[in-house]
Amino acid sequence: MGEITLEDKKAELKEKGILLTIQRSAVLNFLHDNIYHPTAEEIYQSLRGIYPALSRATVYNTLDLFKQHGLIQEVTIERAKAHYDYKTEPHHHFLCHCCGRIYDVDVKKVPVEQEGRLDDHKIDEVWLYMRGTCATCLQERDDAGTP
Amino acid sequence: MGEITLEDKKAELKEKGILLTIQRSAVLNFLHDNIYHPTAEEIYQSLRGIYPALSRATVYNTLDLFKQHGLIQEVTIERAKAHYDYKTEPHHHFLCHCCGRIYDVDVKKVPVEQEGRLDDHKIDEVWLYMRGTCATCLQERDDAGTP
DNA sequence: GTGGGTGCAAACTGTTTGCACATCT
DNA sequence: AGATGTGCAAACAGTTTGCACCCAC
Repeated sequence: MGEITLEDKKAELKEKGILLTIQRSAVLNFLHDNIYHPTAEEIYQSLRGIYPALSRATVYNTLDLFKQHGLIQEVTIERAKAHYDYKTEPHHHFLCHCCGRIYDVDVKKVPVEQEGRLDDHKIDEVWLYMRGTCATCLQERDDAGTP
Repeated sequence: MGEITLEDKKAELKEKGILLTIQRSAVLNFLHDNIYHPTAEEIYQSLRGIYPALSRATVYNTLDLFKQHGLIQEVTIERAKAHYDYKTEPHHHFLCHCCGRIYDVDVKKVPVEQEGRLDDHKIDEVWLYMRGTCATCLQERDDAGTP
């Protein structure tokens, strides 16, 4: 239902003649299972437990490959660190200053017209990034504030 | 008219007891005069011509200080590199893939409600980043395409 | 003279690259 | 065998940090 399945994505790779190696499969599975927008380093650290020989370069290569083919998207809500998102359907992102978590925001809640032209520039991508304090952190702060 | 002047910003520093050194003044003037969203390195390279003893650390310190006090804003439309924006009034940004230029986009052209709450998260900042090909690059491409 | 500001160099983080080895067909 | 993918280590870019020196109050 709208969501592109893991099998769809794997099939797409096969179709394009791209080998689905153990490492690539592991990265894609990881992103599918961990939709909290992990960084390359987090992916590497987690998978290293299962595949001790895995190298950072392979993780970076793989993420690049998937991004090139539109299987995943790179979220640059934090400067310096890239986060990776299994979900490629249009949506927005919210970063909590407090806990660092990144939340998805439904595109219907902040309808930004993704028009093709603006000021005569051709628009290919539109990214809406929000930052603040997330509901969980606000709650924790409240709990701590009422002794 | 809406625009905060250089003098306003300098007065604000003075008010807060922050010394307006030669270096700080140079950085603020540079951002005022070069509204194309320069990077720290670009600022450093340009000012080094005038102040050969200037150090990168001072440029970074100064940019941080100004950002802390809301005199400028950091634009993170490119991963890895921070751009700095003299204009702190709400507006959006467009990055041209082709020439790397960053354009301001009037907030009225893409009205994004900067509401205080969304999904129970407290929203402090809203950034809309667009990427594509700018009018100038499209024009140049057209000109080249019609021999 | 003292406290904030500056400059230098080294450290650090995230990412990229070059190259030898391994793997799949 | 040939092409493609992997792992390692070194390189790289942008930024941050520690510390000695300097200068304005």
